[in-house]
Amino acid sequence: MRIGELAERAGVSARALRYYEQQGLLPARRAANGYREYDESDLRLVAEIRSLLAVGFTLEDARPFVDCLRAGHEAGASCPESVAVSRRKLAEIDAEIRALIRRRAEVAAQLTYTCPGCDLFPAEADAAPPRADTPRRRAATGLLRGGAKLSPRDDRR
Amino acid sequence: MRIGELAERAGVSARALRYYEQQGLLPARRAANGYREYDESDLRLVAEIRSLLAVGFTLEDARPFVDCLRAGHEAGASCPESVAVSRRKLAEIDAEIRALIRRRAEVAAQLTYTCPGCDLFPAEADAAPPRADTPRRRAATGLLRGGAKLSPRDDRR
DNA sequence: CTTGACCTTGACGCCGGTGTGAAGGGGTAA
DNA sequence: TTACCCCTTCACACCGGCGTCAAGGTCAAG
Repeated sequence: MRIGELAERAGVSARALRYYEQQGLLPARRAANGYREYDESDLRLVAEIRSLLAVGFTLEDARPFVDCLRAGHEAGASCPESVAVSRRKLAEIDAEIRALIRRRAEVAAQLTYTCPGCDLFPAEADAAPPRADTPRRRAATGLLRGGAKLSPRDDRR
Repeated sequence: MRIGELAERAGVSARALRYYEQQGLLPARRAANGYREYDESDLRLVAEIRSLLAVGFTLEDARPFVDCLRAGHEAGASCPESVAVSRRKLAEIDAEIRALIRRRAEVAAQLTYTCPGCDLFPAEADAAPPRADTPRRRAATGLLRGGAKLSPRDDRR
């Protein structure tokens, strides 16, 4: 199939596909007239890329997964390089979450300090019921237990 | 004082100060030779900007705080516009945290699925002691209680 | 006078993942 | 042939907060 069809079936723009090729993630065969030619396996590759992008991976992060698939593995994540990237991303995400939690606390503190009467939680009624230790909350709570260590380095600055 | 001194005292680059001025956040008087002239109150403004940037505010977000200070208020956060921005940022931060938690779960799930024996928490030993309900963890737990509602809209895409 | 530290404005670079447009060739149906 | 859609490559635009040159003006010390 040509780029337009792949783009539509994969739900991405043709521009994006050309960009993936330019980054070496999605090499395309060429027809005699210069048109790119793709097959079903390419659709799979694009799906892999998109799902990784959706969880915050960069294209560079996605590279080992794509290579893994092209090497014949069933899952893009089943190669050691992919696992390494996943672990690194996990640590990055943890660091981001901890940074955001700190920031949230700072903003909230400043808000309550300079505006003591302010209703800090205008959406309280819409939020989840106040029952404690719901699975979702457990997930958030447990988050800080593992993953990246609580290093003293700060982000942004 | 001139821009170099303010930059050093505030711990920012002169380039940053010119940028703030260009954005209308830090108007400067001019000496006869065209040099920018600042005083102590400007140092305060820069400090306000930096502390807001440090918690994830944009310069646009910082504007009402700076205006508030220039209007003579003691705290940049004590004006209604500032409070509105703070609340909005709080909601944004909550949304980002929830998105990151979802992503973390997805990455972790995919990792355990394709690599069941993988040690998911290589840094467990370095992390905080496993004693439950430490203040820090409490803060993280309480995070999802208030703030932005659990709206169905997703980020990214 | 020269040197050198400081100042000015203007403008391009960066990062990532595209969107968008230009300018043109290919292939097919009416 | 015309019309029309799909394809090609090239290249600028975007977002935010600056970094970093370029080319030059200002001012005090030696």
